[in-house]
Order: sequence, then C-alpha cells, then structure tokens
Amino acid sequence: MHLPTARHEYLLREVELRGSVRSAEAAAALGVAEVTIRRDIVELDRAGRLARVHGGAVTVRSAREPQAARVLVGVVVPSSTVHFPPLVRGMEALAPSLHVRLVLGVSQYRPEVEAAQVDRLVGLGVQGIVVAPTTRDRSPEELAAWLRSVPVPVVVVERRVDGLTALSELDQVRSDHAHGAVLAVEHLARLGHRRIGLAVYDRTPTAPHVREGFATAVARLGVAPGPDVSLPKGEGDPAGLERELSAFLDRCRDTGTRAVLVHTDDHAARLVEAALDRGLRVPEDLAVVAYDDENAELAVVPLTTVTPPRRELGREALRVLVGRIVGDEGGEVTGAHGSPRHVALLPRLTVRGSCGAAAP
Amino acid sequence: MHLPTARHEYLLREVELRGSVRSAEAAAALGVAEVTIRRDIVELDRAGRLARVHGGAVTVRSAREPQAARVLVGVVVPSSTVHFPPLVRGMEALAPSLHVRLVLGVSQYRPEVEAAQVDRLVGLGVQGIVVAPTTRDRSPEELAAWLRSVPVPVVVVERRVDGLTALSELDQVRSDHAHGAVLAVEHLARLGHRRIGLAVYDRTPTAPHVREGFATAVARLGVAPGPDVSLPKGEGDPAGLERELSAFLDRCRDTGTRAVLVHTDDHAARLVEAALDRGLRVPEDLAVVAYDDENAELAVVPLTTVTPPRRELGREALRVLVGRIVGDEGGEVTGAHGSPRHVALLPRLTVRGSCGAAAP
DNA sequence: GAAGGTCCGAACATTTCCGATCATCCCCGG
DNA sequence: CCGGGGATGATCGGAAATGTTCGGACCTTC
Repeated sequence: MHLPTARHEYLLREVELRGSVRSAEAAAALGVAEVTIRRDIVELDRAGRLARVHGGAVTVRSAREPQAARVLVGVVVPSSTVHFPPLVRGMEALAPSLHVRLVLGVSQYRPEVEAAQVDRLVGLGVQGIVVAPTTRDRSPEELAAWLRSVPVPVVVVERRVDGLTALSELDQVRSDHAHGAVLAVEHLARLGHRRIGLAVYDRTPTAPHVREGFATAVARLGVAPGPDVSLPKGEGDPAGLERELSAFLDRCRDTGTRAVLVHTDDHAARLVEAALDRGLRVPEDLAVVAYDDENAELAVVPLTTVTPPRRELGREALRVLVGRIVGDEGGEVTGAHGSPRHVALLPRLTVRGSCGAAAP
Repeated sequence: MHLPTARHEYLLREVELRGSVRSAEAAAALGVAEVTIRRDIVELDRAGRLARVHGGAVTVRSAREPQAARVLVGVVVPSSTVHFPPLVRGMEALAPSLHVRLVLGVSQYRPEVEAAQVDRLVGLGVQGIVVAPTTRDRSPEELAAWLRSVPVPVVVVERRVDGLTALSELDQVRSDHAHGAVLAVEHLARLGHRRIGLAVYDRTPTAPHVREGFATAVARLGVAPGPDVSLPKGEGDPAGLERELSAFLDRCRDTGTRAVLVHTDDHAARLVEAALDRGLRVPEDLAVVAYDDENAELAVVPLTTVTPPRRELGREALRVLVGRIVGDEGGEVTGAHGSPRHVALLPRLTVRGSCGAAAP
C-alpha cells in the first residue's frame, strides 16, 4: 500500500503527463477507494497543484484557459465502413486530450472526390489533415505533387510509396505489414509447417507489403513457399472467388501444403468454408493465418490473424500531426526541427483456433 | 541483528530511491518492530535527513514542495563526445516538459560496459531506457536477447537490425540514413552531375544505409556511380587516410568524376584539403556533399552536408519511451495497445559552399 | 422530459497508525 | 554472577486515514 504522498505524486504526474486524471481510474490503478482519491484531489486543489473538475482533475493551466486554443483537424479516408473505422476511432479517442476537434471526409476511393474533400476541409479552416490517399487512377508523382500543394500540414496514413523523395518528405504513419506477414510465417513455422501457401487480395495497397514480408520470412526461415494465388474481390463475383479458392485448395493438396497465409480475413473465412466443404479439417488438415482482423473472430473457425494496430495508427497519426502543427507555430528553437517523421507500427499476432496449438 | 546506523542507511536509501518509506514495510524488511523504525525516523527527521509523515517518511524535498513525481529515464550511448551529444541534448531539452529526469551512462562501445550501465540504471530505479546499443563484438541475436531481458521499456536509437523479429518487437527511433544519401545524390544530380563517386567510413553502423541509399538513388536517377572507396579511421593513421583519399582523387580524375558523397564530414574535410592541395577547386572542379554535420561548417570550404536530425532523434526517442511508460502503467483499455513503434526521422540537406549554386 | 448512469457529499464504519507506558533483551563492567 | 543502562519490543487507547453506504445532483440519451 502507498503513502499519501505517493498518491499525490502519482496524481500530479498523471495530470502533468496526460493533462487529466479520472478519480475512478486512479483509484483502480492505485488500489484505493475513489473517495480517497477525491480527498487527495481536494487537498492538492487547495494547494493549487491541480484543478479539481467533475470526475477527476486537470492541470491548473487548462482550468484557467478552458477552451485553450482548439485545433481543428481534418481526416480524409476512402471509406467510412471498412478498414478505416478503427483508425478514425483511435483518433477520436485521443482528440479530446489533445484539444482537437475532428472533421471527417470520405473519398470513396476516388482522387477527385478526395481532392474536393481536402479543399472543403481547408476551406473550413482545418490546421492539418490526416489522409489515407487513394492510390488508384493516379501516379505516385501526381499524388506527391497534390499532397505537397495542400497548404496545411499533412500526415499520410497507411500508404507508402517507396523511392519517391517528394512523398518521403511528408510525415507518414503506417502499419508495417511486411512485419505482419513475417509474424504469420514464423507462427506457422514454429508449429512445424515446412511449406506455406499464400493467397493475397492484390487490389489493395497492403498486398505488396504482405507479399514482401512473406517472401523475406520464407527465405529467412528456410521454409518452402507453397501455392501462391491472387484473389479477386469477394462481393460482386462470389463464384469467381469460389473458383479461385477451389483451385488454390487443389494446388495445396497436390503440393502437400497444409498451412496458408490468406490476405483479408474475409477471404480467409471463405477459404475455411471451402475447405470444410470438401471435408478438410481446420486446423488439423489446413492451418490458416488470416491477414487483417475485421471479422476474423466471427468465422466458422475463429481465425488466427495478423492484427494491424489500426486504432493506434489513428492515435499516432493525430499525435504526429498535432506535433507538427504546434511545433510549427510554436517556432521551437531546436534548430533542425521539422524533419519528416515516418512512423511504422508493428502488427500483432492474434492466436485463435485456425492454426492449432498456440506456440510458446 | 542490525545496527542502528544500518537501519538509518536503509531508510535514507529507500527514501532517496523511491521517494518514500512506510514504517511497516521497513520494519518487516529489517525484521524489527515498527516502533523502532518510527523512532529512527523521528531521529532522522530531527536531523533533517528526511521528512516524517503519517505512515512513514518522504524526502525533505517532496515534503517542502510536493511536485509531480519525476519519471526517471536512463540513457546509454557509446560515447559522450562524438555523434551523440546532440541526441542527448535533444532529450534534455524535452525532458523538463515531460517531467523526466535523465541519467546518462556511457558504454565506450563495449557490450559488457553497456550491460553494466543498464544494470546500474535499472538498479537506480529508472522506468525506461533509451539506448544506442553497441553492435560490435556481438551478434544481433545476442543483442536482441539482451535487450529483451531488460526489465523496463527500452527504446533503441540509431540502430537498425533488419530481419530479426526479436529486435523488431522493440521500439526504435532512427535516422533514415538511406534517405539522406538519396538527398545528396539528388542534389548533385540537380546540379548537373552525371557521375558521382562515393567514399564511406565503413566502420560505423550508419555506413551500410548510406551505401544503400546511394545505390538506390543512383539507379533511380540514372546517374553513373563513380569510384567507390572505404575509408579508414582518420585519427591514429593520418597517413593511411591520406593515401586512400589521394587514390580516390586519382580515380575520380581518371573517370571524369567531379562530384562525390563522402561519409563523415571529417573525412570530407580531409578530402577537400587534399583536393585543394593538388590544385583542384572546390566546388568548381569537385563538388562534395558530406554525410554528417558535426564540424562541416568549419571546413576550409564550408561543406554542403546531409544533416541527420540528431536532436530531434533524442526528442522523439524520449517521447516514444515516455508514451510507453505511461501507457503501460495506465493500463489503457484500447485493446491493441502497445504495438512496437518504429520511427524514422528524415535527414535534411544543408547547402553550404562545397557543391556550387544551390538548386531551386 | 423521463430513465439511466456517473459522480459527489456526508455520515458512519473500519482499518491503520501513532504515542505513551511498561516490559524485555543484551552488552558489559564490577 | 549480578545489576545497570541503553536499545528494542509489546500493549492499548485514541487519532488519523481510509472505506462503505446511500441519497441526491448532474449529465446524457432516447
């Protein structure tokens, strides 16, 4: 148990570091009753060390200037329904504590809509933009030129165009999907698989990185690459997907491949269904790791997945953007300030039932 | 049985280290009655060595002016004189606003010293460590195993060992030296140079990335690679360096190479001197970009350099580490929290006099 | 505007700690 | 072997800190 002063220091530190504390959370963290925390806060408030508010405490500063310079930040993502909601939620979760108000724009995967959305946001007076740009129908050069023409700081999320200086100069926050693929292959290798198949939904910016990581992992671990297919979109042409998956399973059978990495958990779910239909057992006869973790938990066999840190991606993107915005106007005297930041967040492996026993 | 002085020492040490002691715990730890500890504390309090509070004792400091508990962070760098001072200064600049107190350890490029320093810092109770590990005399696997054995969060700066999952799982902050080399080549190419030489001080972890970036830039821009040498250390064997530089200049002359990228600005300064000695003009007859910006401004001809963002590197490393520390203990309920972060900061080109007219 | 949830405040209960007193132990000289 | 004195330990009533309970205020949501 703690000394009162230790609690006080904890509270002061939380307030300083995060800007606020909640009584309930502090009580849980320190293992004491809320009333104790409240009494501490009252005392510290009287001493002028923090400001008591409903639910906890904040810094005296933020209490003095309640609406302390709100920052308006725009977010432009291709879709508000798939893939990006966790990212946006991550940003929303962090926004209050950074005094940020978010405005969302959806580009529907169309460059001209995207440009219009950005213009709209700039017109609204946003001080920075987080954008997951559409790469289709547009060369990297065009993309770079456009992004650099935006008159406010821009952070690019989940897109990476290597080998183009103009794009490198932009702040970027992305998942390290190559590492995610490595995790998957390592997991399967640890479970004893010596031949691993690969099925990738190539019509996404993520796909090349998954392929890249798969290739390096296979080479490094001395595992044999099994069949390799490019999957079509599932909706719209279910029959086409069926055919591809069926052919993939045939080739796995023919090559003795009993472990696969499937990009997009939705595709993986279809693959598992197809495998079960032909009497294969999952994971006994076919171990499946899905890349992406949208609906993987709800598959017939809950899928072991590579889980990209999408929520954190949003948080991090916002953090970088706000750092850029306040850094710019704060005029920091650190000299070489403002170097572009490239942040890569590493995916995690979520072990469920589609691969057999978990590795140690 | 303990002597009174031993108890006093114990109490003072606990107070110093952790900020407080509880009578009950100290009594249990020392195997004496609480009343004894209390009497000790009364005595030490009277002597002004600590401050007595209900339940135990705290430091006199925190009793006088309770302040937010400092986060104690360790920094371990190979050298306190070259390359790393800006990094450490960057950390120092940011530390106060993050309520961080830094403790520095120097490893002298020796793994065993490094390990001892980390142990010492952990013993001091640091809550996290920023380390630029020594890669010499040690395999990446050993390095990874050791870093993972450290019981507090670790952020690795300025080192990148690709293709090892165990190391990838650690937070990393580094300069993108490959991009730096690309900047240099692009600059020279914009100035019209179609053949570019390369001289690298290979005995550093930076060197491979410079070579990599140089190679990709040359390939991408369609520039011809000129002579390519590996330079020895300058101090200790000045004559050897002279010979290498002279041979390098010979080969540049023979191949018509009139632009070079030289890794380490100190080496570049020597090269410029050698070039001037043989009557060449810089930049007219030989354009030089130096990689690194330690003393480049003070060269005979102020050197155009690639400037790695070392200060910012320190700031960013500290930011990542503190985020990890407070994130960990806060126990965030955001689900996939704690994904390893890899941050790359991009170097900038600092145009001085060694390349001729600045590009637009 | 009603329902539900969260937080607060006050009164009361409980735990923990303190201080005073007295008992005990140990070292040591006589 | 005895006894003194300093240091340590035990006990207990009271004080301080902490926990519990519950009614009510405030906010959000539908």
